[in-house]
Amino acid sequence: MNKTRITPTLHDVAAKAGVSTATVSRCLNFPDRVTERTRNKVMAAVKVLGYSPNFGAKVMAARRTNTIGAIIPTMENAIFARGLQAFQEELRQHGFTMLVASTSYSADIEAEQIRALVGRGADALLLIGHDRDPDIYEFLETQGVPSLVTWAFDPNETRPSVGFDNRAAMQSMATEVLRLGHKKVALISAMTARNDRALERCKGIQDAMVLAGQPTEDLKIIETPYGIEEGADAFKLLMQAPEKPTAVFCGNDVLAVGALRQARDMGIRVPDDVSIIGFDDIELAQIAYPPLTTVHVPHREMGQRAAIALAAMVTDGVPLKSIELSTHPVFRGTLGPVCAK
Amino acid sequence: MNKTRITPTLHDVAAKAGVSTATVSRCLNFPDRVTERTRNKVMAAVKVLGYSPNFGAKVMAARRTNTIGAIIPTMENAIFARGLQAFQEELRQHGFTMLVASTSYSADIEAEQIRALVGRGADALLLIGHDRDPDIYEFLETQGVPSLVTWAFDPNETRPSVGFDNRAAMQSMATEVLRLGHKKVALISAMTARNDRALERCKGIQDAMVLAGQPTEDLKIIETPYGIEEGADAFKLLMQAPEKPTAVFCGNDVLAVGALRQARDMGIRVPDDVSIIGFDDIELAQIAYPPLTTVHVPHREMGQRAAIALAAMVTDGVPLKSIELSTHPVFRGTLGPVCAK
DNA sequence: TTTTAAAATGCAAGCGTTTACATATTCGAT
DNA sequence: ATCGAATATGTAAACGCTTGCATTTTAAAA
Repeated sequence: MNKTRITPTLHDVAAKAGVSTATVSRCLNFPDRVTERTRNKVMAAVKVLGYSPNFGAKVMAARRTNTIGAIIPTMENAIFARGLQAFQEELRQHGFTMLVASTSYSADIEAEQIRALVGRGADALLLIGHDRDPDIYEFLETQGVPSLVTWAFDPNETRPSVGFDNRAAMQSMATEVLRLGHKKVALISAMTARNDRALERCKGIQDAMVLAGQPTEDLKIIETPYGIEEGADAFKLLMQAPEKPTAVFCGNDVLAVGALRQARDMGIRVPDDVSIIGFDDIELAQIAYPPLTTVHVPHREMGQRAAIALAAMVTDGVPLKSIELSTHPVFRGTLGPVCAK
Repeated sequence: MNKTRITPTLHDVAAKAGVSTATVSRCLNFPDRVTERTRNKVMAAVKVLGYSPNFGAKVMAARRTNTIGAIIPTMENAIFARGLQAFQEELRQHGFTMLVASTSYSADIEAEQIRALVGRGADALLLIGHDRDPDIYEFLETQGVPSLVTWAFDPNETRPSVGFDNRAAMQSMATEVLRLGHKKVALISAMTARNDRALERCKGIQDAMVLAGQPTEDLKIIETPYGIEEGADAFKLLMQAPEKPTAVFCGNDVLAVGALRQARDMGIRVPDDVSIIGFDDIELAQIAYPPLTTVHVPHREMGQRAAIALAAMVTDGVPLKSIELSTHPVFRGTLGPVCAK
């Protein structure tokens, strides 16, 4: 019997150690269910043979992959990076591996990626935002794959999420801005189709306006895809209009930073001529000049909490519960009072 | 026979369609090896049952995971994000999924992550930089997992890489800087232990100095971990010394941007009092104020080429070949001539 | 010692695919 | 119609592991 096998299997280890495959398996997975003597023998064999378990076989037999998928709009910009990094680190502590896929902000690609990750046996999924085709949720349901939404917390949603209330967060910032006397305000928003986060942020501003007794029609909105350049272009458009705003909200820091650059290029002083407000408080915000006034989001905590919840769910069946995280406006250099020209 | 199975299997589909499992399998994997009639029947059954193949079983039977692992120092900052995004997008085109793991710049964690990814059945690995414990390469070898190094291209290395020559890239930038008359130069470097990229960049500056007839001892070096704050701190140290440099190189843009912020905080004018030079040309570089002079690296192309090479290797056994990408200095606002105080 | 419960180990049945190989079907040429 | 080659389909054996259950060993109690 000339075994020309390349990589050793459980069998080989078992044979070498003079025990059964079951024992080797237990020894590897539940070391304390095995005598020390046996364990030593087995471990020695494992070492000698250079054995390492076959993932596929393991998955199939255990019906678990210990993999959790995360589907984000993009890795390219910093917005999700920090939260994701924390998510991964925490997951790792619990013995899980993270699988990331990105959608480039396309609902279709997202659906595809979700299927792909489920197909790869992800034990659970981390999703950004609530708003997606019901079919997707149904699919997840029938496949028995639990999912957790993050980057959003909506009191009205039943589905579990670990995140923050985008609307309330933006409202509290907007309230401060309006208090400074800004009447002509604009918003450079991310695309709101299938993006509840963007939509909620927009509503938050309107909420604040209503509260301040200002007609919401005064809010001029430009929707644009994600990116620094896009933010710059939108800002240009805004400032070329006859009625220039005195404060420009941006759906996120990346857009804001683009707007800021454009202001510089156009010779518009910030915050003297116009205030610019971001959202997220990513590193960019502090580096920008002037440093960006923005809404701070606890990205790392969010990632970490999501990981803990998901791990508990998969490992011990602990049902997913929603967790609301708090945000707060941080005032830096780009926000100022309205100044009479 | 009351099948209370949650998810349908190949068997169920086969039964429903009235064919064998083999046919279903072929139908799914090689649609053209099956009659149209049969295919329709099968596809219908697949649809009705909501079948989706079991990853583990597939892996085990096919001995391939179609997964390629990428191990990077960190996701948190933008340096690797762009390249990784491109890597993933390209991989996807070829039917592969990317698995990311991050090491927090720790060699130990890297080793662990490599083992973890191999354990999960990664068909190949993407690694950053050449410099790591030979044991790791040996491990990869015995496991038969091909690996490709990126973010570096070293003419002296035999292992395949898709990247750029860090040393030459930095040298060409340094040459320009020296030409501007800078004599007192400093470098805020990333930690060079097990980081050939950092080390090579450092050497590149020294090369330029030698060529310019300047003693390399004139280069004052501070090594610091990765981060904006770290860059700021290092810069502070440098500028508090009796002999202040007139030009400060930074191992990467993140450090540079930290230095830049610190300069602003200290009231040091850039580039009038001191020039600051980055490396990578990430988005941050354009947003910084003044915009950062830095070395442009074709991150997206790098990720893309790496993906293509790896996919070809795994799919068709095309041996990995090294590819050198070119970089170039980009001059923006933070570099100026030495100015007599 | 003997008895008994608990702990350790072994046995063997899956887990859901893929893929040689065997068998059946189709179709064009005779 | 008949035959053969080509094409389509079916059969069944892996693939390497986990785990419920049966069996053996160990250790504590009597």
